[in-house]
Amino acid sequence: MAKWLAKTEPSECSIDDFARHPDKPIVWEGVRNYQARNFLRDMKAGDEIFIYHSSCIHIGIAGVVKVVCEAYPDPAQFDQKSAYYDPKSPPGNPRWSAVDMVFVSKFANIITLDQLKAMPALASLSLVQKGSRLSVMPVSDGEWEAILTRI
DNA sequence: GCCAACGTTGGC
DNA sequence: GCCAACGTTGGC
Repeated sequence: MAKWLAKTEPSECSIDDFARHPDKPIVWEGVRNYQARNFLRDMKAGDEIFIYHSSCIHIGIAGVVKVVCEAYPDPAQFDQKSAYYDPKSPPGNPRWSAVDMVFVSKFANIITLDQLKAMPALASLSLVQKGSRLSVMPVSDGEWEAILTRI
């Protein structure tokens, strides 16, 4: 199973939103970057994802969720009332994708960005690189283990 | 709120 | 295809 990391602003969707209804999938919508979208399309049911809280008080990885279905057209791109509406997305060939995710676990303490930056094993992870804005990214098995064990 | 870094757009 | 202008991201 592949591993991933996805960023979210907790005011929009946090690990607590997943934990509140552990059996109810949340639609991961609104990705509007092609590289991130392509990673969404590579996801398979059962893949695990670190949930990273950005633009907030406690920045860092807050827990783990997992993918429950393959990518499908993001409904928000055709919803004129959505902030994620994209009038230029062709209905016959939807530009943007979404996947459904469910709760796996919440960390007792957030693994902070400072901690992540201090881990040698994560040096090549896009998340810790200066100026990186990629919101969905692959995580290698080695990186995953390093994060779980805080090495 | 600031601003550096980035991705996208659109004129040429 | 170039690249300036623009809007957005996201840490601080």
